[in-house]
Amino acid sequence: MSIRVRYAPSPTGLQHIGGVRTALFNYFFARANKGKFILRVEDTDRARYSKEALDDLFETMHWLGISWDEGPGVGGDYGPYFQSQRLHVYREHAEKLIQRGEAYYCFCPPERLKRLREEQQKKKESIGYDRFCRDLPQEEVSRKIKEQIPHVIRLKVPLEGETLFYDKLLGEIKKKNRDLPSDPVLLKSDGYPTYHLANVVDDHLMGISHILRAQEWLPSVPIHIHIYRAFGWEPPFFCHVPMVMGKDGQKLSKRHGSTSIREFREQGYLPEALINYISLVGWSYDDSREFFSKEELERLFTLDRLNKAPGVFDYKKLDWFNGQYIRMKDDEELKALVLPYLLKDGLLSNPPTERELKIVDGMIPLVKERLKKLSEISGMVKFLFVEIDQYSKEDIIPKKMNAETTIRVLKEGRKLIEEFPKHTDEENEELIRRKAEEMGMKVGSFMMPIRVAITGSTVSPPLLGSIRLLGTEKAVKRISGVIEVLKKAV
RNA sequence: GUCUCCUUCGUCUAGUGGUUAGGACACCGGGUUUUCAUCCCGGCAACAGGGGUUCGACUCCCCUAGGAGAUGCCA
Repeated sequence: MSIRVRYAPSPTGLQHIGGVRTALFNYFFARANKGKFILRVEDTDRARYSKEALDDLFETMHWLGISWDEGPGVGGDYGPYFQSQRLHVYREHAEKLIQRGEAYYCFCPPERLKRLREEQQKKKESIGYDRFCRDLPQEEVSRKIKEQIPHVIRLKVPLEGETLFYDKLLGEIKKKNRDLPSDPVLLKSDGYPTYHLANVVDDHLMGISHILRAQEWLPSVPIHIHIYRAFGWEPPFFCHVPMVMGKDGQKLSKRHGSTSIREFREQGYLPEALINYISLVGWSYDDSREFFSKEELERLFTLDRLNKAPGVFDYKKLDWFNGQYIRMKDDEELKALVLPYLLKDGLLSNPPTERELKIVDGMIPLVKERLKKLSEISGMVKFLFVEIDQYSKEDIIPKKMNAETTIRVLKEGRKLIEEFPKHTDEENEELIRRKAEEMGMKVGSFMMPIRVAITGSTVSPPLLGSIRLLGTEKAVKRISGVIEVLKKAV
């Protein structure tokens, strides 16, 4: 049997972790089984529709490198792949269900439904449609339609019996029909289908073999089963993957932190890190391996390695993965990745000058193993491009050192730095070591005031390399500046 | 409230009747180092509880508890 799966997002918000993981699982499942991966846009909610969300969908998929075999842009034999372009299909199918006695017209206005719900709430009854229009006389229905009274089409859900279906991950799931949402809407009054109708009709017409999606959809499966049955269709295989949660165990949402792929991208996460990490929430390969390229996942992904339990999204582990992937980049690649951030933060001219690019070349090896996210770059190397606007006195004078000795250290350091160009880095380091020893200090303590003078911070990339990139002249000037400040303070 | 699903270290997970319950992140120590980071070494830490089944249960069954999701003319 040929495998056809789909990712069917609704363009109502930015692509987020949960959705993309579903997309990834579908994509990997298709690739690993030589099947087809289809992208279908479920744009049937015209109130929440957003063009930005649609653009974001394509951008995100492109950035992650997930391509689809059928769908927007690439076409396919089962199009169109935007549900908004298939309205006639849904209407025809909805009407067919009415003819078969499996669905009915409902003329209840939204106000009535609202009132109904409020009453049910007050009386603590279970909430749901009271099937008011389910058995309207045929003449009344025809009359109301002729009068063009707004209406929807509802599914006639059996009142008795139970619905059973099989989930590849969860096994057999049973539900009493009386516990089902009562007679859900299939076709809205604006002529658009609801998710229930559209998804069933399209999955069938598009030959979808497996529905792979998050467990939040589980409760609506019995409804779908009834729709398939009403049409006389065979349902596809279901596989409901566990959801992605926030630290508090609730469904991951904005209040947990960044959730949209766009945000992660802007913060400087690498697509390979994101893909690798997301894939491991709810899925594993074995007891130890955890580094996977997208290409490897396209080969190795299997449904039977899915976990049933929901997984908490761990931002820290993502950071760790990202750091690992940054370190795997060669200098040229990392340079290209980091340049946009330097530009955006105004550290470079646009376009960058020859001199600036040389500094960037030189600093890449200095920052590579310090970066967790690309966006951290500017804070790390700012001192190479702009003057330091303010020194904190506590930083300049190390603990257990007074202003006088600090000035002495800075003067000795300045002397050595003036001679830097004459020696190699190794020789310079040796000279510094000797000088520190001579003054009875540890190398680290000796270098600290100099580090602060040069970089403006006690935390910085390696000093000698930094000084080389900054240039002796500027370095000496900064040290002299700090010495003056200290003298005044004494 | 009702229905459905879920339950191994703080987190992601391995484990499919017999293991000192393994790995990774985080955390805590230690080492390397020029600060930070990287890197290396070590440590902490789990089978939700109760009943069965069995010679033997993390593994199978039942119950309880806890968590989550769904209960829309949103998907």
